[in-house]
Amino acid sequence: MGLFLSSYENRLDTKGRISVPAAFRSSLMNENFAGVVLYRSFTHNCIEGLSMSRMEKIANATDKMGVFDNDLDDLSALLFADARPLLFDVTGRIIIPEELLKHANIKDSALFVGRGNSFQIWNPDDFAKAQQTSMSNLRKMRPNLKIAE
Amino acid sequence: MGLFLSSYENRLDTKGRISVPAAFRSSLMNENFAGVVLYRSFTHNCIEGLSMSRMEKIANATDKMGVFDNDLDDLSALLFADARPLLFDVTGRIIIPEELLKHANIKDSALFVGRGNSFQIWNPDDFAKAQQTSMSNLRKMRPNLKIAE
DNA sequence: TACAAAACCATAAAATACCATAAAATAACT
DNA sequence: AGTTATTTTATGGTATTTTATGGTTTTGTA
Repeated sequence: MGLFLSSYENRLDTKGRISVPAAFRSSLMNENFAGVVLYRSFTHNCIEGLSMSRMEKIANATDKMGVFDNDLDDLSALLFADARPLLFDVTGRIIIPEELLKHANIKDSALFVGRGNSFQIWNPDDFAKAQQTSMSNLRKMRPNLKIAE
Repeated sequence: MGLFLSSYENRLDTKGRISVPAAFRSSLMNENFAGVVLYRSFTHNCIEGLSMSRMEKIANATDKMGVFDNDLDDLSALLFADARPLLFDVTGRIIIPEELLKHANIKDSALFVGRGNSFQIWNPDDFAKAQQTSMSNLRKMRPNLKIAE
């Protein structure tokens, strides 16, 4: 599965359509579903994005744990109810639902931000601010980030 | 098997008919059975919904666990006794039986809520409340809960 | 015949497919 | 390397299809 790397800013047209960056599309394409799954981030004012196949993995994982795990039950209640499957049109565009745009404060332009196995969609200005905050937090905390095996 | 994602609010007409969202229908359709299986949720005031093929999988699973697992036996007894198979009409509508509507407190409008491999049908107002509860549960109990991996 | 259930028909709104073009990126060729 | 040709990508506008919903007719049946 290809990674989501780098950032791309694209514009919304009058009908709300926006091109998903070509570099991301190739990681999202799938024999069953040519599109993307979006949901409102639980922690930031942005939109989370991932592939359908990753969503299926999550569904099957929750299936196994299932009825006996209340936390998981709450989480999947939120996640699956909010997750929107969005198909690409022929040129690779999607229409981001109104609610998600509102949550991320996106109007005429959006920033697709790579996050490895997933990505986020931000209001470009908001992202710049959030980046600054993260950076200064990191400096303060003298991080000793480890890369897991 | 397609996942049930996102939420769709539809209205009941004067004859009690309601459209199953098209996005859900495609996951429910099956060469043997063009419809859905509904039963009253054991844990919430809502209706549980799934495909016939998933119902068959549950039947096979209980078969294997079988005779020595009393809890499972009770559970599946309830499930199969309560489950109602409902065929779509030509436009994809069903009529939800009175008892199920009553259990979910549904009157003129119902919310179809994706749950991954299954879905639920809620009174829209009740669902909003339940969502808030889930969210505050999660924030309190598991601030670090991970979605995947 | 009366009644309920199912099949059938109609339509406005929403979603999606289709077509076209300019800008950007990549490849090909001096 | 620099210039030109080709492809890909982002973006814009229009046409077609699908969907949700309402109503009417037919069928089965009590």
